[in-house]
This record gives sequence, C-alpha cells and structure tokens, in this order.
Amino acid sequence: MKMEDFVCGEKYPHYKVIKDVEMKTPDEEEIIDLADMFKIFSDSTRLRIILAIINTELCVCDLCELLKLNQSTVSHQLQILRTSKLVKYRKEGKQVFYSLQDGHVEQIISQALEHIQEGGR
Amino acid sequence: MKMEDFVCGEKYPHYKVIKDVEMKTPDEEEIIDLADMFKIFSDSTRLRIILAIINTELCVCDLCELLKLNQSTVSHQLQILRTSKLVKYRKEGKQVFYSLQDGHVEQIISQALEHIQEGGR
DNA sequence: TCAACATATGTTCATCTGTTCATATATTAA
DNA sequence: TTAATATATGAACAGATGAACATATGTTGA
Repeated sequence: MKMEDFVCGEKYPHYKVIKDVEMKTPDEEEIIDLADMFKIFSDSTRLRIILAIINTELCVCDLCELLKLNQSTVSHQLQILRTSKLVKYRKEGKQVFYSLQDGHVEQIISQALEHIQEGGR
Repeated sequence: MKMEDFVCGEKYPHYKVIKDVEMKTPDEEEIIDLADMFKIFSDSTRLRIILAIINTELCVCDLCELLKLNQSTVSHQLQILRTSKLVKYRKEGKQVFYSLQDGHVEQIISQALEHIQEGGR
C-alpha cells in the first residue's frame, strides 16, 4: 500500500471502505451517461414537454399552445429530446406527433415526483 | 371557446386532448421542484459523490481521495447537496461524515441507471 | 408552379454553473 | 497559546445553456 492510500492523516483509516466503494460504483462512462440523462430532465420546459406527452401523443403546435411557448423554443427542446432518444415521433402530413420512447422515463419521473411530494420535512 | 383555442389551423382539432393533458399535469411549482431535483443529479461530480455514499458514510477527505478531486470542489458540491436536503452529515472531531438523506435518491438513480444500461438500442 | 402552413435549425446573447485559488473557520494536540 | 489538520466559503473565470429572432426545409392544396 502506498502513501497516497492514507487518508485523513491516519494510517489505513477508511482505506477499506474506499476500496469497497470503488468496487461497487458504476464506471465513469456510465456515470456521465446518467448525468446527461438527468440533465435532460433538469429543465422545466423539457420536463413540461415530457409530462405533456406522457400518455398522449401531441404535435408541435399543440405543445406550443399548451405550454404557451415559441414554436422555435419547443422545436429546439424536442430536438434535444430526440437526440437523447427519450421521445419518438411520427409524421402525418405537415404535422409531427411526439410521444415518449418508452415507459422508463415515466417511471423515473413519477418516482422523483413522489420524493418531491413527501419531502416537506 | 376563443380563437386562441384553435390549433393547427383546424377547428377544435386537438382541443380536447390539450385540455385533458392540462388536467393531469402537475402544477408549475411542482414541475420546477422536480427540475431542480434533476438538476442536482445532472452533474457527474455530484453523481459520483452520491453514488459513493449510497451505502456508506464517508468524510470529505475520503471523497477527495476516492474521486481524485480538490477538497474545495468536493466541499462546494456537498454544500449543494446539503442545501437540497439530499444528504445528511455527522461531525466527529475535525471530520464530517456524509451520507444519503433517505432511500428515495437511491431508487431514482438506480431506475435511471437501468434505463441507461438497457438503452443500447 | 406558388402560397400557406408546420416544423426545424443556425446564430446571438444573457445568464447560469463548475472549478480553482485564496482564505476563513473549527477542532485537536502540544 | 500555537501549529497542524479538516472542512467551508468567497471571488473570479471559462465554459455551458436556454430563449429568441431570423430563416430554411418540407408538405399540402390551388
């Protein structure tokens, strides 16, 4: 064991604990993917879009109306959601209907919503 | 019904759908809280800290060692996690041990991790 | 073909965020 | 008290991000 492994000035203090944690932690790439996914959810506009299409497919125009937002703003956010594969879309003439890619997203969000709703403390 | 309720140039097109969605959607304040929570998870440094203390309490010094980060950086991020009530801490002499506030956080993250791990597509 | 409409995209700008450096606070031991 | 150590915090800076505007693309019907 090298000097770098010593922590808090003590000998072998939390060394074992640290090694244990290292073993169980997802690798760097996965953590970044995870953070990126949460980043998508971290904007209230995107979240409102996601919540809107959670059970219904909606066209861009509907989303603009519903969320009282610029068409440009909505399209830009939809682009981000498309890139991150969280939504799918279907073209029907001039219109494009968006819906959630799968049920995972809904689960993650409703779990988080529960936490919020309990968390008065 | 007013003109503003017309969407996509059609008469009463997705009007009912929109109203339905409006009914079911969480209110603005809740959405913002939700977004704020996801914002906390959206940084890989914070995520690594959270993952590290998911089953073990660790002191700041351990976290620096484990994550190979500045003590200042770690403290700043811990401050954010404290403010958002996602972690709790315990002082023991000079050291401060951090751990997760409750199991919700773990559930949300592991759910998201599952999504990531499946999502090769 | 052209006009009208729905959507997408490039660019700019103001704002936010994470990291670092320097320094402050707090605790322990001598 | 002073020195050493663990942690917290303030300021500054680089990079990221969301919104808006202008414009491009694609589709339909005349």
